Amino acid sequence: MLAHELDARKEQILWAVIREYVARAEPVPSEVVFQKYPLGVSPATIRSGMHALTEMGYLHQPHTSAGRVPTDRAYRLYVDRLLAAERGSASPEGGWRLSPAERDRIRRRLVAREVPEEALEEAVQTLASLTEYPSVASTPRGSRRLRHVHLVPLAEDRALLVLVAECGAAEQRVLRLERPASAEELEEVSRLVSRWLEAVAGQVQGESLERLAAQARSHRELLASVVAQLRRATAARGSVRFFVEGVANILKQPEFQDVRRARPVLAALDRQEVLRDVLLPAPPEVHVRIGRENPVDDMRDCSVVAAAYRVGGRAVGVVGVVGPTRMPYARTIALVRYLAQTLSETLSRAD
Amino acid sequence: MLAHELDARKEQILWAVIREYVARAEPVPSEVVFQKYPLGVSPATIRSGMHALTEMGYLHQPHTSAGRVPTDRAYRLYVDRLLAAERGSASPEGGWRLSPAERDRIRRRLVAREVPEEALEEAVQTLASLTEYPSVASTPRGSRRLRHVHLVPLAEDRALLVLVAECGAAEQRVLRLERPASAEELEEVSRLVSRWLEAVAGQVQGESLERLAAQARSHRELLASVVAQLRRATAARGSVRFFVEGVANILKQPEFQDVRRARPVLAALDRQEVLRDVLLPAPPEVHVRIGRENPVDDMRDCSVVAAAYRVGGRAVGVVGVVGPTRMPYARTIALVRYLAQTLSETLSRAD
DNA sequence: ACCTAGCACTCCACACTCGCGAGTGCTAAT
DNA sequence: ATTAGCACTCGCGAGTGTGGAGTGCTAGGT
Repeated sequence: MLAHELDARKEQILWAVIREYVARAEPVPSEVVFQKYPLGVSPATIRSGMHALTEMGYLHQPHTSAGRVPTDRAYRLYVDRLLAAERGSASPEGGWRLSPAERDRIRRRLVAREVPEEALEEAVQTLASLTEYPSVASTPRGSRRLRHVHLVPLAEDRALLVLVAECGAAEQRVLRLERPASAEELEEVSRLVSRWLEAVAGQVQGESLERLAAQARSHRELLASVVAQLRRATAARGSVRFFVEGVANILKQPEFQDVRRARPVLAALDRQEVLRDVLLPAPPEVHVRIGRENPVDDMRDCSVVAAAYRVGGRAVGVVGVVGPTRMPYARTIALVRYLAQTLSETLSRAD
Repeated sequence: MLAHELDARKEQILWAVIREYVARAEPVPSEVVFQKYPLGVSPATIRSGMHALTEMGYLHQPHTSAGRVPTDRAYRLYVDRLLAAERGSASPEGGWRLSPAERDRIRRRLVAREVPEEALEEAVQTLASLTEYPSVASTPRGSRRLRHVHLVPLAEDRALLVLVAECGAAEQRVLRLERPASAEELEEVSRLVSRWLEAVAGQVQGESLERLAAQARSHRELLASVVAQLRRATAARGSVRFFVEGVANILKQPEFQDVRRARPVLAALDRQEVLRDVLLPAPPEVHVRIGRENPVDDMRDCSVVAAAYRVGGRAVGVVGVVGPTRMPYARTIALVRYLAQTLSETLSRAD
């Protein structure tokens, strides 16, 4: 049942069936493999191999007189080989590279985006248009570090607290003031907090926050509510959001022509908490979840290809695509990986 | 062909067919109208009325032995009556009110949201869950007025320009510095710009910008790039974005069980520029676009119900839903209108 | 021992027919 | 003007038959 039980020929047949099925989206008969892939054996022999592969759980036969369809397990093996190949072994695809034109296109679309939200938006759009799959990116997970804090007067009893995180993402919180504060007062508190922020090198944490709150003399209440909001913001920054683009793309896929199949997937893509389960936590390298490997049952007919992006070397978020399990993995992996890498560069440059 | 050509009975029949069809999603036969709606006449008479309505273009008959389906024109008449009814005339539905429980639910979900983005996000989520249709909201169109500007040092050659608009929405732009600027310098320019902002009452416009740029003494280049970014930001703020939620809901509707019908709609909802055409410009009151009334052909099987929301009395954005033309208009209109109103209050309160 | 040609077998996909039921439109009676 | 009655049309689902696709097996060849 294990991978090494496959002899060379069975592997060849399996790769052929996978490639054909990815292209045709219909069960692959032995005859087609025979004609398109020079295995040097007759259809009958191919059939016997396919039979064996079926018994081993790598292929599925919808009905007696139908060709074969790869199973999740087949794709898993294939992807494992693909990834191993990049580290030296022989690859089922002989290695897959993006064309310079495509690399260039990706770079160009991302290069000018320095505000993280814009870069992410652009990234998912690019990915969606290149892969023709729904694409997703998570907002950078809080580098809890803050770069800057500023208070802006809003109304008599309200002020806006603008927070700028290390990665450049800005966030706003509204502060209710127990008693009206003058613009000067807000300005002064801003300076106070900024100085403290420098002192603690942006680390907003329990103890240092205490010290900030204690440090108050004249502006006790104001500082207290700033501290409270900082605390809340730091906690909330754990809660990532997701950018999603191109969900309608999934309806182009033949396997999702039936609305009953498509709807669970689209509904899942609408729900932030599901995206969280599906995309996070992601190992830093590109990773692939095939069919039932997904932790969410509604995604059992989908594969997710995702990769972490980094800011200043730290993996802070994820970009990826959601497509049918029948997917050109080599290309998709290359695209997602390159996009994640480019995005990392873009975001890190803003630092 | 005009509305007043419909005598009282034909109207009754038409309202009956519409109500039934909204509920059943299947062609409505005369027998059903007879049994459920006490018109005081026999099925045969109802049939003759339906026949007339069909010739007038208010009903459609899919095939000879089928019941009737309302046309866009029928819905249009119905909605016009509905809206007129609120100004006093007799209504086809006898007026439609949200239950206090629902009003309360809407209020509760919006009341605590003071940052515009959060409020809008919450608004579309609420609308999507109450209507079970895809829901959309536009970001507030630039009140071009700015409340606050601040420069934050990012790196040697970069600074972050944080803009806070009157409505409380914050925006960031990255500034490339031709030569490194100290934190103090940035601080000073921030003050300079803030003072100018107060002087012009937040109006970022051509001539006053010139004056700001001219006013530069020591920080000529820095101010120049700030002005450039302000100009760009002011222009860009004309470009609204849209929050979209619940797109998968459309697949619950029987008329969108066929992917070929559903896909154009979902694709349209994915495209910001299409949303712009469909939702903007919106008259300040709630408005309804039925089927082919939509300016986008992909939406010909949909109706859009939208209403403007206001900040400080000015209509600055739009919330609405996209559903099938077969829609409980009275309820949907009431929901959208109430939500827009509540949203307006929430956003205005932050002022 | 492995491969392959040939063939019987299975099962789907498609087309076709048929009859039923639904719902209408017409007509003649009130 | 309304209505009961009825003939008519049409869609739909069930049932049937056929062609073809693709397999699995087997016997013979290397």
